[in-house]
Amino acid sequence: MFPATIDRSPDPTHTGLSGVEVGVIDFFVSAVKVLGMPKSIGEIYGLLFVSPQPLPLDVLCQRLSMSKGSASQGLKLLRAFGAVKTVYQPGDRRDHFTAEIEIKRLAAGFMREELQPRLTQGEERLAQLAQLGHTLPANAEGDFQRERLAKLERWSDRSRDILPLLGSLLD
Amino acid sequence: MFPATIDRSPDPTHTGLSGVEVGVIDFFVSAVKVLGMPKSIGEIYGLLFVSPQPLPLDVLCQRLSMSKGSASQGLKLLRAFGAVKTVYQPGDRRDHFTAEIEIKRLAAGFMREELQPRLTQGEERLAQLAQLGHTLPANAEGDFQRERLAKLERWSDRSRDILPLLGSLLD
DNA sequence: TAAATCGTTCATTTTTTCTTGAACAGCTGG
DNA sequence: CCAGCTGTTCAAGAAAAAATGAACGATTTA
Repeated sequence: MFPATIDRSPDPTHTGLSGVEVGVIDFFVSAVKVLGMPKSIGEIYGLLFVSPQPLPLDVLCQRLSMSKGSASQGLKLLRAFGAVKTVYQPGDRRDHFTAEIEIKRLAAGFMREELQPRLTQGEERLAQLAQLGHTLPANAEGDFQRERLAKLERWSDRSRDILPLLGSLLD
Repeated sequence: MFPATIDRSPDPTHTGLSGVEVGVIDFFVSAVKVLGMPKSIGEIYGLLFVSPQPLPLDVLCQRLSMSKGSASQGLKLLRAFGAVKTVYQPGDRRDHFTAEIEIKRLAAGFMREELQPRLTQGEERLAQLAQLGHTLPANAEGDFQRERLAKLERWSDRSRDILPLLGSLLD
């Protein structure tokens, strides 16, 4: 998972990782897994989170022993979430990245990129289902299933209302 | 080769699935994927959700074309969540299952079985990290990292407070 | 009590997801 | 321009997760 060597040196340009760095990365790897994201995302965000300076792509690859492809894709996703910002470094062609640490923004990005699209997709499915519901026979099973479809729509409406409320909880 | 057969018969003992059944199952399969659970869980819950009668294990296997092992494990997990109840059917040796449809209970089960354990694990990791934090050097990088560790703990405390609030939103 | 039924477990296989690395397009400074 | 960086993409490979099905213990019933 991480390189076997744990380098306790404070030098930020070293290739190994200090104990604190490993610990923080480890923490974020578990956290992003809860959210259903790949480990590499947690590794990148974790390292940026403990790093005082913005880091460029190739440094992330070296220090995390990760391929350029993974790091590039991971950063792309993290930027889409607004979890990582690009910082201009004078005299360096490479893009440098820092972690966004306002939890409210992180949550907003996650809701916007992951939750909302799925919710919308679910609503579309339900709309189609409602059509089918009208074709159900007028017997006990038909009535039961129509009632269940109605319940599904109430759940869906409820979720739509709760998401924004969640955001306001994070102030 | 052949598309899955969609049987529009209302007969609840048939082996195929009606259009509405397929739609509802489909809905729940996507829903459980958002929560990071296997498809089989969504299939089982979905079918129980649209079924007026409690269904036994072997009927679930037949109608969902699913192995006995998957169905058994899926039901085990769903029962742990409190998402499925066992119902006694006179004159039938088999256990029969129905879907719990109170969203509040579903959410409570999910929080108890999935979220809380991970939160606790995260808190333990943080506690260990805090130890390491004390060994950091008294320079700029050390100060920065100590501050970040402190921020992580504030996030962790916050989550601990927010989870129960979430439950109360669902009344 | 033997045979049949029921449900669980777990090693194996299958499927899905993630990572890699090489090819490529765009810049940038020389 | 062009030679070398920089970052992206994507097909192929590796790793992780889920499904299968056979073996088993427990329970029933004939």
